[in-house]
Amino acid sequence: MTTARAATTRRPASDESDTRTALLNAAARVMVDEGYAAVTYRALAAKAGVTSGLVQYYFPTLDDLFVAAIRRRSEQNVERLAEALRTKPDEPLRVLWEYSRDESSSALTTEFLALGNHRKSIKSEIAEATEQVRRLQVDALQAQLGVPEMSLGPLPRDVLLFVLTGIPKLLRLEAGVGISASHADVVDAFEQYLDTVEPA
Amino acid sequence: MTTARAATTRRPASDESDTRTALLNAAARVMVDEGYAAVTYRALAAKAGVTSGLVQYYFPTLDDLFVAAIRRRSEQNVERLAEALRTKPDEPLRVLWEYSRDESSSALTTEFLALGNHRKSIKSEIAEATEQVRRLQVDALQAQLGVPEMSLGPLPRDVLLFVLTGIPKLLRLEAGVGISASHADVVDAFEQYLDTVEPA
DNA sequence: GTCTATACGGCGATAGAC
DNA sequence: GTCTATCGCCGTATAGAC
Repeated sequence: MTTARAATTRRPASDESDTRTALLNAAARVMVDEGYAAVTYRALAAKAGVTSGLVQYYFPTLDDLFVAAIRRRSEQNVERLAEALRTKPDEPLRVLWEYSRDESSSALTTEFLALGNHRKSIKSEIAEATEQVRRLQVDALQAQLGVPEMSLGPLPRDVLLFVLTGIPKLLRLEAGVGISASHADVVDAFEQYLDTVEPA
Repeated sequence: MTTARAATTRRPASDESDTRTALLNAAARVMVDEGYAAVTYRALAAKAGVTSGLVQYYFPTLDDLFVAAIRRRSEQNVERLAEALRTKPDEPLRVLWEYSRDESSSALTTEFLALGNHRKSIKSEIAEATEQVRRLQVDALQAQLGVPEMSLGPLPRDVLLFVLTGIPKLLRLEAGVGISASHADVVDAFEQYLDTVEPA
């Protein structure tokens, strides 16, 4: 994990260091497997085969590491959503529903939310990431000019968006603590609704 | 915080010790203010004016403390919901909505959820508490025999229950990281729906 | 049953050596 | 850019006073 390179291929910034990327990967894996509390300098160093001092060189505090992890994940999510919307421009509701089901399936999001609850830098990083995704989603719905108000009952568009992307998050939160009652019914009901409003 | 008492008023079990109660109160306050990671034996001992060893006497591990805190809070919540349902037996949907808005307003729930994500004893305690509340809620809706299927659009009753109690949780999760976009619209839409289906 | 004292290894963070 | 040493916290186990 040395950085010695020929001058022509030298990486410009520490943002692209292989060590740094490996550490962020290790952090994500530890968070999913054991929770954010298990993310320690020593644990990441062991997983990446470096010393804990080096981890601290890249991420002076653990908050710095968490913020970097959130930012990287957010960039990946935005790209994935934008790609899905590009692929199926005629059924944005279904794309939003499925994106939320999928994005939600990762335990990472819950860990980040928990982290953000009392740590200012992480809180604002999450807020920014969420708003970026929501802007994409709102734009996608506004592009569907044919339907000024989509209904699950008569709901304003932003409320429908909130429900359609939020319900999967709830399902995951509950599933995370071992609750599954009504989940299949909820998924069925919403997918039936999507079949009605966006028949493929 | 001594336990010397006349024999006639002596508390039967450590569950009702004043020290224990004070420690659970301190733990709840610390969790809301600084997050569960700030709950330490030493911090609780300082807040309650005892030694950290005594905190460990009542709660041998921190998980024991968290489980006790969840159980106590769950008992309070169940009682509050049952009372509200008793008071307004003719509008269970509105009671559920308002209970969820309120229960959700506390940051405690989020902390517990985060804690449960990777700790088995806490996970099952949350699952049990959630299921207890949901049983109460399902019973309340089934008692409303007049409306076999309530609609926000045509949704099965358990799906409506899930949405109506889940949306407030989402609102709180987002508010916790500083996001408020669409929130007022969401609340308005659901309260309009309640006015329609349960006119007071 | 209630409470105190002490000891252990692991932690985040800092300062500074190479 | 990489790594070590050190500091004051932490959870928790244990032994024993009252």
